[in-house]
Amino acid sequence: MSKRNTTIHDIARELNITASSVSRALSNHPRISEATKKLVIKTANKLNYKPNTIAANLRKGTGNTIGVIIPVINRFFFANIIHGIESISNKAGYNIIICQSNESLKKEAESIKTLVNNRVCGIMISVSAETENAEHFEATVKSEIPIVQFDRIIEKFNSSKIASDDYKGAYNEVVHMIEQGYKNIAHFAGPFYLNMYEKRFSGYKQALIDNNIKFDKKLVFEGFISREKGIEGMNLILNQHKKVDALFAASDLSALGALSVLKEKHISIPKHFGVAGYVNELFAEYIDPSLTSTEQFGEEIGSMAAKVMIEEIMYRQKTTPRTITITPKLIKRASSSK
Amino acid sequence: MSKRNTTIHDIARELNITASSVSRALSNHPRISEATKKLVIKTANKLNYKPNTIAANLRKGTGNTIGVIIPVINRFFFANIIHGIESISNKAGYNIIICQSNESLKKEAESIKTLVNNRVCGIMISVSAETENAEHFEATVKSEIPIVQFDRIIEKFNSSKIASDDYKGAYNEVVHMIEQGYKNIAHFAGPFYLNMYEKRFSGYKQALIDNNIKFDKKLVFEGFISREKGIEGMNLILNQHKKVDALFAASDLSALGALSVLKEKHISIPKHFGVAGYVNELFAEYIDPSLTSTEQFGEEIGSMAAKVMIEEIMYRQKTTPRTITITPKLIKRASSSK
DNA sequence: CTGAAAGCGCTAACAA
DNA sequence: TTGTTAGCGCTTTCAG
Repeated sequence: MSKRNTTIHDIARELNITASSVSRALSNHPRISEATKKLVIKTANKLNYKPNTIAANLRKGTGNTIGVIIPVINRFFFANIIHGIESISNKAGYNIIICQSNESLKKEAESIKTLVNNRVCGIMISVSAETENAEHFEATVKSEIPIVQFDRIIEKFNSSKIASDDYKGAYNEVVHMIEQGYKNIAHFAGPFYLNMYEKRFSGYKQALIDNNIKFDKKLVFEGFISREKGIEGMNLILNQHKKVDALFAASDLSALGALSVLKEKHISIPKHFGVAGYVNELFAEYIDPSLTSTEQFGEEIGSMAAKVMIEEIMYRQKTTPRTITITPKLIKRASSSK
Repeated sequence: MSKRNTTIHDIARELNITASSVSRALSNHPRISEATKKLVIKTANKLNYKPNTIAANLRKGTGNTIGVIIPVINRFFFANIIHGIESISNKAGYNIIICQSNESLKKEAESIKTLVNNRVCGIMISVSAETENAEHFEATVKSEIPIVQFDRIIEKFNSSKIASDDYKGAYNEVVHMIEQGYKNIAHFAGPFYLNMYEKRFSGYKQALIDNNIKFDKKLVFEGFISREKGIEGMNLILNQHKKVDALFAASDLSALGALSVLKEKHISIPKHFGVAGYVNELFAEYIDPSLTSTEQFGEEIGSMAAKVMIEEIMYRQKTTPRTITITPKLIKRASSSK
């Protein structure tokens, strides 16, 4: 077995023609005779020729791979986004390189650097929880590599942005609960340094205000997104805020924790206490009672972001950053439907 | 803004030295003076130089990216595997390109081709449901690109293989049920053309035999892995096989369907009927009753596969294909624990 | 329609 | 320690 892949020159030599002719034949150039084209293709197969895409790209000054940076891949929401990104990119002829930041700013910055050095033709990013500004994006700006942000976004950085409308999603969910007759709705919020939790909170608050329900700061529990925190929070509510008759949790997991407490204490759901989560994790549909939640359409966020990315790659100069919000959908289930 | 990235030559020109000196300075070559090294690095920063990794790789005849092909990314098990692969690869300095076959042999073959053309230094693959042989792997063989198979494997193809031990996992789960006192255990199997379902079935069968329980072919339902099929199958069992007192499902989803039927008919679980699934989906822990299942350690499969891949890349000639099985773990929960 | 020649950005002998 | 030269595999002017 030869150590070396067969090249265009090998084919040329075999046929006593030049590399340029072979190149033309292989890339369906108009200025080439059918005869030699046939011949070239035949011997290419014979010699088991595999075009070297990256050499071609180097020469052409183009590329066919998109870099994607996400906090972590094995969370259902992100996996869905990647699925959307890959599907669209693949259809358009792009490969995707995936990097995980693991919620570390340092790793995120390193990933940007290696992607730039590998001359990806665009970078799609959902920033880590540690990331507060976009200084480390500068490398791409100077290299003129277009960036698209999705889901977790640095607002101040000027780029296209694709995200779920957390404000509206939360707003609708809380309105739904009010319509079901709940009067005192508590909120398990995420950490407010993550934009999306701030927005879900705002939606919650505004829904109350718009329906003449007094907003009570004491009923907002920041940083309650894990199952354990949900249990803790629900106990707090039952002990210290007896009037509360419903919960809007910014995460399905904390809603799940709350549900378990309510069931344990034999408080009937949804009759005496309503619960709703957010994100629509797989289990929301399967637990008992099934959990009202909000579907964010991760796959659609991914495919939309990829479409924008590809456009920016193709028409870089003429393109101006866009902000697209994907409207989430309220999924009404047993936990909140009287 | 310049259309062109700054290169080694730009730095050289600026400093009135040659490109090779710059190259040496940048790559910490021993034969270069500290003075010029400092100077080079300084002006590199000044000119905002970004090394072109792929040009370097082309020249060196090496690469730093690994191709990964999976059926689909937004399934928890696969997402976990990818997570493991990315973590290990990244640590070792490799990027990963991800392709989804979407269970299509055609797309799988195309992906292999583009990965080969992009001169990845190795390919990791979990084959599509349509894939029955490894003819389309040939391209890589001839190009001497090492392959590692994981999870869904073509046995006949000679390569390293990393997978979960489905036989043992199923065996242990069924033994557990027998120990709990169940005597007539039915089995919802997956389609047998997928190797892993065949193995889970074998494990089930052998566990019965080893415990002097007569194996009854009629209690095996092939292709029952969806939730709907689980409901259908459970109804069949209750109507036609009254003696059956337990179910080993090869998928958590069909187990879930079965559970819902049992609950609806007020058959007490686990007292009068035991249920166990497989895969340990996220919801298994959260539903009521919680579902006994088997954890496959996707992340570990991924990281192990990546380690093997990287070794094969580094010591290609001297390496001989390995087969590694990751031992799954029985997770006993309420649905089967009397 | 085909060939000759140059070069994408980098590295690595070989010389000096 | 630095420079010269060649070339990784490909495309693309410019001639012919």
